[in-house]
Amino acid sequence: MKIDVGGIKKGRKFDQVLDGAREVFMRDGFEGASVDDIARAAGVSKATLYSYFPDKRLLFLEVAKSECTRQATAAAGRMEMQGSLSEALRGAASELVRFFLSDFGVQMYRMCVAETERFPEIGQQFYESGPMVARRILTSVFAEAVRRGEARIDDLDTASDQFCELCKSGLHPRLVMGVQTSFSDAEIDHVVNGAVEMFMARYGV
Amino acid sequence: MKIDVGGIKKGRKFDQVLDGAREVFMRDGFEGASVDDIARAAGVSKATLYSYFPDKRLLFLEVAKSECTRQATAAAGRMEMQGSLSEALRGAASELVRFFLSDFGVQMYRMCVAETERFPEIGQQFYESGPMVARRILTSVFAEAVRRGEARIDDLDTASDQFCELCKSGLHPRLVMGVQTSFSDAEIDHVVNGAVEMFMARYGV
DNA sequence: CCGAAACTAAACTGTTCGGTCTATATTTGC
DNA sequence: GCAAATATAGACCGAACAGTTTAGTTTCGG
Repeated sequence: MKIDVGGIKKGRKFDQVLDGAREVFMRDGFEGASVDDIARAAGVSKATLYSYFPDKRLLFLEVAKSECTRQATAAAGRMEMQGSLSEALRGAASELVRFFLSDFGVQMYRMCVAETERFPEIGQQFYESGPMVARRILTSVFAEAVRRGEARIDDLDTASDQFCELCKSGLHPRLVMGVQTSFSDAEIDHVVNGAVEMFMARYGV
Repeated sequence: MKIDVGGIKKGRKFDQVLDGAREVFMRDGFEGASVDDIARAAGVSKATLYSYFPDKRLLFLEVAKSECTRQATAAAGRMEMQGSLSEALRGAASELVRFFLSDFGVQMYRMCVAETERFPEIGQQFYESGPMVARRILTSVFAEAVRRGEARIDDLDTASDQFCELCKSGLHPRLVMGVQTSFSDAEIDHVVNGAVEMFMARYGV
């Protein structure tokens, strides 16, 4: 039995299990995914799966955690923080909107919203590795802008919550409610522009 | 067999069934609710229930529809549309925030988000009888304000989407992700103020 | 090349649940 | 007061599914 760097027991098929689980959970959600399906998708027997994870819930939590941090750090890396405030805002808004409308973003959101009641850790973990990461990045951008005299912001946390929410406006609700399923670049730009203009009108100097 | 005004077949226990279904669906969600539970809560036999509704899905849809329109018209009735723009906005924001954070609002939202993929009508119906109603009310308020020269708004729909989203900022995500489960009046007022100020900064004259 | 650890397929258990059916009882209209 | 409509309890069916067990096979370090 090998021990990986993180101290978690691993056999040869550990990553296969995680990959298969991700595929099926992301496709079918938590309740919709059957353990047999996951084992099949992973190319692994059910017994092997259960040798790694004590139950379905924990497996799901592991998938959600690894995937969220992966996505969050990738998105964070794409954000540029140099340039004027409004340029930085444009970039951030564009990144945020596209994330909210991405397959991953909406699927994960769906699962968290659905399962948080019966399974509170999942929502809290998502919040921590998603919205909270965005908030930290945005507040630091805002703080810098304030320092340079480009903006006047009394409450940085509120400002970044507002900015995130503005990046959802219209499109995200329509997507999660199944009213609209695909979005043109023009629609996305419209939301991005709206968010930046509104933010600058309120907090810009 | 009586025929009610809407043309739907009714027996004596129709309303009981709907009430029981509402109670259980709102408590346990769609997947979580069992038909046996609903029949028990309704004080009705399963056979009777199935004589009114062909399956669980349709029963759920009926409950969602009736309840959404009930709530939407109630909330709409509480909104005052006279007074200055910022007064009207305050009232609307307060109503919206409280709805987003209400038991009904969050439970319904959860169910719709969770079930929209496997069951698209539910999300579309919720959107139509919830967000869409709010949008119609807000656009008419905004149009009036523009007419009176209190605001300059090029795109009324976008503006009302933005306003709705601002009313969720911070609190709603934290609630649906289980990070925070109750909110003080101060927190609510803070969001209401933030939304109104931001909106006025962007669109006020 | 041996033996322990890892893995496998598949049967099995126990439970939950949506939906049907039957045989009986109550209500209602006429 | 009688027949048709409506309701009842609860047994029943079949499917799905989480998780376990078993009995045998593969892999690999030493």
